[in-house]
Amino acid sequence: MQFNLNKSILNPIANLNKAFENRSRLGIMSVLMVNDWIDFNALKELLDLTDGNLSSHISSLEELVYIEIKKEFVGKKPKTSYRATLSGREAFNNHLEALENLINFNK
Amino acid sequence: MQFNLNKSILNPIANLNKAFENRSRLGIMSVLMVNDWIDFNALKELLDLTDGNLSSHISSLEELVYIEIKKEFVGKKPKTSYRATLSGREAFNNHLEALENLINFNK
DNA sequence: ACTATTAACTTTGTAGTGCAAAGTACTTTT
DNA sequence: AAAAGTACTTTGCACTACAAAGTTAATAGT
Repeated sequence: MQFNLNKSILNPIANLNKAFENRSRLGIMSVLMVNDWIDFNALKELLDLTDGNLSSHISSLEELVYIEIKKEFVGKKPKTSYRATLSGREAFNNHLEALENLINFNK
Repeated sequence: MQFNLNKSILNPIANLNKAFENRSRLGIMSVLMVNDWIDFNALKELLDLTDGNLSSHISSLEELVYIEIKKEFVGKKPKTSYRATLSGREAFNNHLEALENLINFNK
């Protein structure tokens, strides 16, 4: 009985991805899951984040190769856009699945 | 359109409870939702946490009055047990609801 | 009897994370 | 040509997470 409970709660928790524990990163990935390329300012407004905050979360997701970055000039202004990589999508889907299992465990 | 997307992703994220972002605290609350009193060692084994780690997460949940603590002696050994408070249960249910909304947003 | 060892936690020290303020490298306005 | 704005990135500091070490008391070995 204790062992059963153990297995059932331990798995969904262990399958959570540390990269997505932070709410900003959760939001970034959520937005990137339903959009193709999206730029810095759009993301910033969608998620209501400060510049520095968004930038650092983006960097950490980039280091994990969960998102990719495209830098270009539109007119004379720089424009940086992001999209989820395949492995980012997979990782995020796994995380959502683990969350779903956790929610189901709780009801 | 941008505003719609904004509202739809911003709300579930904003409704996430910072206290439950950490996986250990998620686990502690999950276990406490389906048990009445549960003691330190049971919790530790269920969640596969070290003593110090569990102790500090317990303390933070206690400070928020999301869990309550009972200390007693069983035979000659101390035994500390925990259970979720009403406000802890409410807060956790709200968090789960926000997670559910986030998951639904992503599909 | 006195020194381990075990049990049940708690506290501490350190590495890591999260955030906004400040910084950079321009472009645009006045 | 100085000031203000844009699009970010870096920095500095406060907070968090973790396990190692510490605490307190019981029990076991010698």
